Formats: sequence, structure tokens, C-alpha cells
Amino acid sequence: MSATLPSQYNPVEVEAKWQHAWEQNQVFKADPQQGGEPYCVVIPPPNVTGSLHMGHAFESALIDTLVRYHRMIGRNTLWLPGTDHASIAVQAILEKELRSQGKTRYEIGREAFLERAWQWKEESGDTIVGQLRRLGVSVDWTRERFTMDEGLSEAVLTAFVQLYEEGLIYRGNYLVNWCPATQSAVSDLEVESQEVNGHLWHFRYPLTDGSGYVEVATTRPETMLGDTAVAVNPEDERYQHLIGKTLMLPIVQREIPIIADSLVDPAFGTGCVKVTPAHDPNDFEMGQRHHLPFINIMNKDGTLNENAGSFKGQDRFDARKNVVKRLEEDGVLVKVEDYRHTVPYSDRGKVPVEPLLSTQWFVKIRPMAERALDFLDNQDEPVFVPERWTKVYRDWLVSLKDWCISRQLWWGHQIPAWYVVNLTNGEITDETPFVVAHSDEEARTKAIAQYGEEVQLQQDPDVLDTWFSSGLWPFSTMGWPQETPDLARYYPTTTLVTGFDIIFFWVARMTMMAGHFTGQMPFQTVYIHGLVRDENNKKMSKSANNGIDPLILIGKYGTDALRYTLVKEVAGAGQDIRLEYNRKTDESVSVEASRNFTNKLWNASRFALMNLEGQTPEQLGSPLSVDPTLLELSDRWILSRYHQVVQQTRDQVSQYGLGEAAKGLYEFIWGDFCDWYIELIKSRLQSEAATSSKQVAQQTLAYVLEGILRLLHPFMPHITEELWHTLTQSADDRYLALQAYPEVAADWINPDLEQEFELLIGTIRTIRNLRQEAGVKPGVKVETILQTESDRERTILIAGQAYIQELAKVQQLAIAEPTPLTPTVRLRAKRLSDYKKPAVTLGVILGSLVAARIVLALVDVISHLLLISTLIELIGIGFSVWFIYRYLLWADSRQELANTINMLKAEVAGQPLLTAASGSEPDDQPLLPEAKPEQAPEQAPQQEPQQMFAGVIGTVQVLMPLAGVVDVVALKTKIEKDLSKIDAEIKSLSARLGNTGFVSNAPAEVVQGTRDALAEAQKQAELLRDRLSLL
RNA sequence: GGGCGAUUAGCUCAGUGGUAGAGCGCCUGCCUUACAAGCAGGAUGUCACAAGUUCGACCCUUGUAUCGCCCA
Repeated sequence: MSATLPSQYNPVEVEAKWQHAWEQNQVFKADPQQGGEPYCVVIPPPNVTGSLHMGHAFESALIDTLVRYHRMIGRNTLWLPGTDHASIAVQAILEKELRSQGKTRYEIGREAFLERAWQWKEESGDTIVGQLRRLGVSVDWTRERFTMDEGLSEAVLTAFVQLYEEGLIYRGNYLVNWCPATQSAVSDLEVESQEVNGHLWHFRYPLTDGSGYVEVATTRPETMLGDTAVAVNPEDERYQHLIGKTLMLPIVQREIPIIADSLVDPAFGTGCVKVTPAHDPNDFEMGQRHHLPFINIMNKDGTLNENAGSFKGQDRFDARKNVVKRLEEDGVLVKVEDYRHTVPYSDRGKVPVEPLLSTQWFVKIRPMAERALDFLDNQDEPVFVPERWTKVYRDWLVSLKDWCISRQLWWGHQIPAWYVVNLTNGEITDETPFVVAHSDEEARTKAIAQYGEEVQLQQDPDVLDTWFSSGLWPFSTMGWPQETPDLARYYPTTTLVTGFDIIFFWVARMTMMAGHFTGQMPFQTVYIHGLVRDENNKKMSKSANNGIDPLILIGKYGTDALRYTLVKEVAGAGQDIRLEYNRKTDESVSVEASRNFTNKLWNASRFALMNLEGQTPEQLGSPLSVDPTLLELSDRWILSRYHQVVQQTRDQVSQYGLGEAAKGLYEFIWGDFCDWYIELIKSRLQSEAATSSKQVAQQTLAYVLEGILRLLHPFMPHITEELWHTLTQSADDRYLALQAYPEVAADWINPDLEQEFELLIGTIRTIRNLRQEAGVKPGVKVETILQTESDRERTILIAGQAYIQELAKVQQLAIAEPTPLTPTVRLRAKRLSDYKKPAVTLGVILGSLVAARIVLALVDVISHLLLISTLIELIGIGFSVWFIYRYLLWADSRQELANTINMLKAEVAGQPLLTAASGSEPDDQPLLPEAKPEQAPEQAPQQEPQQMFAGVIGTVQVLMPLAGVVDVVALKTKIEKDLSKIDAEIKSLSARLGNTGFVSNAPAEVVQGTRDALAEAQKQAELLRDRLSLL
């Protein structure tokens, strides 16, 4: 089974399989009876207006990552899904459809219209939940809700009635934003300002006393038909004498007063403004203040009404032209200027909204806003991530005005107010009395009690603003107003994840509603994510038609790849992301990169399965509990790295750093695990014999891989679930989604070891680099000499020599001090290593016997070198003593000596080198816990009989003798290039250290670090210069 | 007009008061028994501009420019 995984991952099948399995088995069904601290998220309900776009995919990916993570760390998790009925948007779609059939909603009637609407809802809702399923979201489908379902409608009724009874909902005649296209009032938020090139018309109103004219300017001349005053700023000295006088309004011939109001901007136009209280918000305020008449000149379809006199029936824009023409004819038009100004447009209707006086339902918002502010200011609730949104939210609450909640639409929650129409001739007028109730029956009962048996009731035909029901979503979905177990357990919810564009629309309304009805904030944290921008950095939107269908990318690369791309792109929390996309080919290089990552994971797992010989991680046992001495250097390194990553991932996810967490896992999995660890253990795994080395490698491989699958699961749920099942051979009814997230084993994190390992990796890279520079064929094994005078580095290299040989394709490796031609005798403080005592005894006995021979051989060797040091002869007995001490007393030193001798022999004689102890087991204790810095030995310039490729890593000199293939020019170029880099570094470091300010002010460790870096760079430069001088 | 965010490699973006990073793309060499959706190696930067704080600024402060978003 395991080894038969195909070599390319096919997400289509795997993803469908697990989506189906998760849902069928209700894997994500929440149980309020279970223990565990609750973690609850309600979905920002998508509108049933068609289909999901990339923004939904992004948001869902973020939420699902958080939810799956918290489920795995043991929280009692609920993610509640659902959809929103979206009154205006859906009604607009349906009416458009009707129009294309040559019908209107009034012709087919309310009932038939709603039937169509529900049908649409079913279709669109199905599409949307189908898409959500394909995103692999771990929602509890058993709790799916819709804003117009029975329970939520009950919540809406309850909320409305209660607010009405508390005096927080009222019906009144106010100026609203009227959208003539949809023929409904819209809220302030549904109005969008657009800059347009318009005109500013100046005309004159004559004073009634005949003493002259007042000049006014306007961008909407047709409204002059409804003017009831002209206003000036009370401070404006130019017009003091006019205040209180009256004017004769042209065309209409109405006498209107000149008033003083500080709302007037003296700098606008002439400083005199016409006042049309029924058609402008500012004028409305002035009208109220100065008790002016409110003259409405417009019908609801945007044509002028009888108050417009001869202009009656004309469309507002036609009327504009005609009014101007008439004013011109009357000789009161002064001038027309081009004028760029902002015009409020209806978000949905895409036409300029008309401020219109009409009777609507409003929520008195201040008490609710104050309550939400109180929570924010005194209890820091909710917490915004990123924090900067707090201010945006707060500013909004502070300046909030009453909320118009009635919409002249049919699709939605019909307003639960019944008019006693028999009192107003069977019609609903502004004066018709009404009762507010939960139902027909209740309304009737109430009405009869108040108005007698004869009442004839008619329900308000309008519906509520969609956000009225959305505002209740966090608690209405859990059963409110009933006291349900869900409400008790999961409310308030933990986190709300949404876009900043609906902080006002939705977030603030939820906090206000929740504060009022539940006495709590509906969520602890609001994570505000950014937008998905298109390949041109433009916001994706329907109107710009630049949306990208997530399903296309899912079909091409898989859900995991798309989700991972979206999540990985986020920097910090809440930054916008840009999605790379080619519209011609429907391809995305960034999603492709993630797909490649899934494939990498797939193949790493495939490799593991091929090499675990059918054993599961459980059967193999954790490497954390085996005899620690059996773990090899690479095992301990990957375990250290792994636990580091566990720590880091947990930290980052808990701080909403999802992008960083995703990127960290990518680096660990592809870099550390695949590129290094797997490569390092290949030889152990491939050994025929069942050695402990092989077994430990298998254990570690299985352990880390399973950990990786768990770590990555919230980010890539499908492929990890699939691979986990294969790896663990778990029964079908167990799920990775329900397993525990990896715990940090802090004891296994060893920064020293990781740092030491870096030297090995660096060395391997340097050798590979030299090979490439020298043009060595990839398959060919080379010989390499590593020289360093640092004991510490040497010990690390010796411990990792098998790795170096394996991964850098080195046949013969010598690790030594720089050839000590003129060594200084010095005492070494190295203590006896426990495990080398027997060798020492033997060494002492053999040492003296061998010494003479060795010395002779060495002298012999040296005498063949190009530079014969006459010093050798002077050293005599002293050298021998030092030599025995240095090279023969200790096992590793003998190893080193053997290497050196072999190397020297080979250099001289051109014979193959003896391979450096490839069978020796790498150290398994920390490499150099007590390495002592030593003084650098004085050394004679080194000489090699042949030219070598050379590189430097740390202070390790990497030499690669390549007889016959050395291109001196290439070699020289290479070294010179390295050298110039290092020289630049030396210059910069020296300059810094030469600055007394730096040395005296910077922290000691920084100064020391700089000194160390300089010393290392100088050493490197020296080595390279020496090498260069030999060419 | 007010507010917020951004400006770093060809592209998309990370980043830290102490020697500038990743992915993609590019160049070179490889079908090495997990992966060519791959492996190995390589090149690439006035960190938008200007002044200031500091021993030291890509990072902090102020201003300027450009882009984007929100609000009026």
C-alpha cells in the first residue's frame, strides 16, 4: 500500500475524498456537553448573490486555519456556517431578471416575487455551500443557518419589538438617501461618493424690497424649485445687512427669507447659499433650526412632482436642464462654471442618490453606540487585530447617527408593524396608527385592545435592512432568544475574522446589538484581514470585473495549494495580499509554487513510506525515548530543529501570524527536513542489516514526518490527512483533524548543536561550490582537505565527516590543523575523554615505538616539499615530544595525524589517499561543550606541490586537490572574488571598531561580536591571500 | 480636506537600531532509485527622497514624493 503512492500528488481525488469523509462522519460537529475551553467562530455569512469569490476563499482559509489549529490544541471548537439573504442585492438581481422578461415585481405581486426569491436563495445557497465544501472548511454543517430561516426570523422579530418597546426604534419623517433605481431608502453606508465633473450654476434671487439681488451658486439647480430660504454665515460681514430680508424665488415666485446659519461656508461660491430643506442634508438641519417649510419636489422614481409646477413629471436630470434654461430666459442666470465635486451614488443602484424626505423606521443609535463604546473603553472589548482598527471602529461609534432600517423592498424580514388602516381610509399614511407585534395574531389582539373590534390591519410592506438581522448573527445563530445549550457554551464567540470594509456595516452593528441584547460583546477578538488584490494591485470587485474564481485555481492546483498561497502571503496580520494570476491561461505562479510544495511533501512522505518497511511511527516508537547515545548527530539536529519549529509555529499562530507560521513550516519541511535530513539518513536507511543506526533513523524520520503532518494540517488539511492515514495506517474513522497538535519538547531544542551543524552545512556547500567552480562532474568523487586551527571546528568536522563525504561526494577527506611545519610546543588542557582511556594506554606504549618511524617518515615527506624548512632540523627532540603528545596520545588526534600523513603522502606521491575513517560513528554528545580557545600556532607558509581549489567557511580552509583539471585563471578569479568580498567586510568592521564612540557606547557583546567577526574575516583573508600567492 | 497603509533584487513580498533576506524568474550543471511539480551551484540591491536623533538608521523622528484604501 504505502510504497505504491504515485510520484505526483493528485489533489482532486484526495481532497474530494476527505471533504466527503469529514462531512459524512460529522467530524466537525460541536458538542456543548464536551469539556475543553470553547473556541467558537461564526462565519461572516456570504450573501446568496451567486457565488464565492477570492475574498471569501481568503477569509475562509484564514478562519479554517485558526479553527483547525485550536481544535487540535484541544479547544471545544465550533465553526458555525451560514448565509445571508442580502435584501437589496438579491432583489436587484431578481428585478433585473424580471425586466428582461418585460415584467415588474408589482405585476407579479409580492407572493410570486418571494417565491422566486426563495428559489434563487436555494440555488445560490447551494452553490455557495458547495464552494465552501470545496474549500475544505471545518464547519459544523449540522448548525448551518440562514438569516431568514425560522429561528433567525424569530430573533429579528424579538429584537425589533423589544427595541420598539424600549423606544429605540421609531418611525419618522426624515431625509433619507433615496435610490431612485431600486426605489428604496438606503443607509448612509450604502452610499458611495464619486468625484464627477459637474457645473456650478450661479443665479440671482431678487430682494423683495427691490434693493437688488443676492447671488447663489448650486450644483443642482433644479432643487431651487424647493428652496425655502437663502442662508449666509452669521460672521460674514458682506451680508450682515441682508439678514432678515426676503427674496422672491424665481420661477415659483415664492417669498423666502434670508437667514444666518453657521453651517454656511463663506468661501463657497458667493457665500450665499440657497436652502432646500427637503433635498439636502445640511439644508434639512437649517430648515429644522429655522422652522422653514419642507417642500418636496420629487417623486420616488426621480421625477419631479406637482410642487415643481410646470416641471412636473420630468426626470430630475431633464428638469435640471430645463430649469437652467428657464432661469437663463428669465435673465437671472449669472454664469456657469465647470466644477469638480463629489456626488453620492447608490452602491447598488449605481445612480446618484437623492436626499428625499420620507417616512421611515429608524434605530435610535446613540444609547447602543454608547454601550459599545463603554465596553471598548473600559473593558478593551473587543480586541482588534491589528490594533490600528480599534481607532477606526471607535471613531465610527462616536459619530454614528440614527440608522434608517426600513427598505422599500420585498425580499427580507417584513417590518413587524401593523397599521390600523381603517382609521385612514384604508391606506397607510404618515398619520396611520400602528401596533408593533411578533405576529399577525398578536398585532390583532393589541390593535383591538387599543382601537376596538373593527380594526382593519395592514402590515408595513417594507422590509428591514439586511444588517439588522446580520447584527444579531453571533447569538441568533445559537438559538437566541431561547436559552440554548449552544448559547450557554459557545457565546460570546472567541474570534471574528472579517474584512475592514465591513467594520461599520457589520462589526459595529453586532457589538451594538449584542451589547444591548446579551449584555456582552459578541466576540473577544476581531481579526481584520486585508483585501485580495489582483495582479495589478487593484481591489477585486464585481464592478471592476477583476475577480478570480477560486474554483478555477482549485481545479488546477488543489484547495490546499490555493489556501496555502493565500495564507502564506499575509505579513503580520491584516496586510493586503496580491494574487499573481494570468488571465489568459488561468494560471498563477504563486499557487503553482504551493502546489509544488504539496508535491514535495507528498514525495518526502513517499520516500519515508518506502523506507519504513511498513512500520508506523507508533510501531517504531518515539526517538525521544530511545537510548540517547543511539541518536546520531543528524537525528539530534533534526529533532532540535523540529521542536524549535513546533514552538515557533504555536507562537505565531496564537498571535495571528499565520503567514509567518506557514512560511516557517515551508522552510523547515523543504529545507531542513527534505534537503538535509532525508539526504543525511539515506545511507543508513539503505543498509541491508537491521542496525540500530538504521532503526533510529527510521524512528526519527517517522516521528518528524508525523509531526510535520500535524503541524501543517491547519494550513493544508487534505494532503496532510491523506498522508497521515497512509503513514499511521489509521482506521478510516480516525482523523488527523482531531489529533493533538505537536507539543514542544524544550529539552530537545539545542541551539549550540544547531549552530555547530551550520558549520557542517556550510562546509558541504563550500565543497559543492568548489566542485562546480572546478567543473567536476556531479557523479565524480573528489578528495578534500579541511584545515582549521580551531579545535572546536575540527571536532565538529570530524564528527560530521561522514555527512560531508556523503553529501559533498567526497571520497577522501582529511581534517587537520593547518599543516604544522613549525609548531610550537605547548601544553594542551584537553582532559581525558572517558571513552578514550583504553586508547590512551595503548597509545602511550605504542607511541614511543612508532614515534621514531613517524618522525623519519615525516621528515622524509617534508624534504620532498618545495620549501624545505631548515627549522625542522632545529626542532629535534622537542618536536618529537610535542608530536607524541599532540598526535599520538589521543585517539582523535591519531585519526587526524593519519589524515594528514595520508594527505601529504598523496600530495607527494600522487597516490590515492586513505579514506578518512568513514566507518567511525559521529559523536553523539554535544560536539564541543568545553572547547578551549587556544593561541594560534605559529606556522610556516604552507606549500602544496600542486594547485588546489580553495574556499573558506568560518576559519575552515577547504582545499580540493585536482590534478590536471585546475584552470589557474578560473581558480584565481574565484579566490580574488571571495577575497574582495572579505576585504570589504574587513574594511567595514575595522572602521566600526576604529570608531571610539562605537567601542565605548555599543553593548559589550556587540563590540565583541564585531571583533570576532573581524578576526574571522582577517583569518579568511589571510588564508585566501596565502592561497593566491601560491598561484 | 481628514485618517490609515505601502514604497527593499527583474517580479511578488519578508525583515531587524549592529555585515540586507525568501519565493518566483534568470544563468550554469545534472533525469543522482522520494520528487524535473526535482537536485546542486551562481548572479542580482543608492532598502522612494531629504533632513534630524544615534557611536551606528533599511529600521526611530520630521518633512517631501508616488501608489492604494477608508471617511467627509
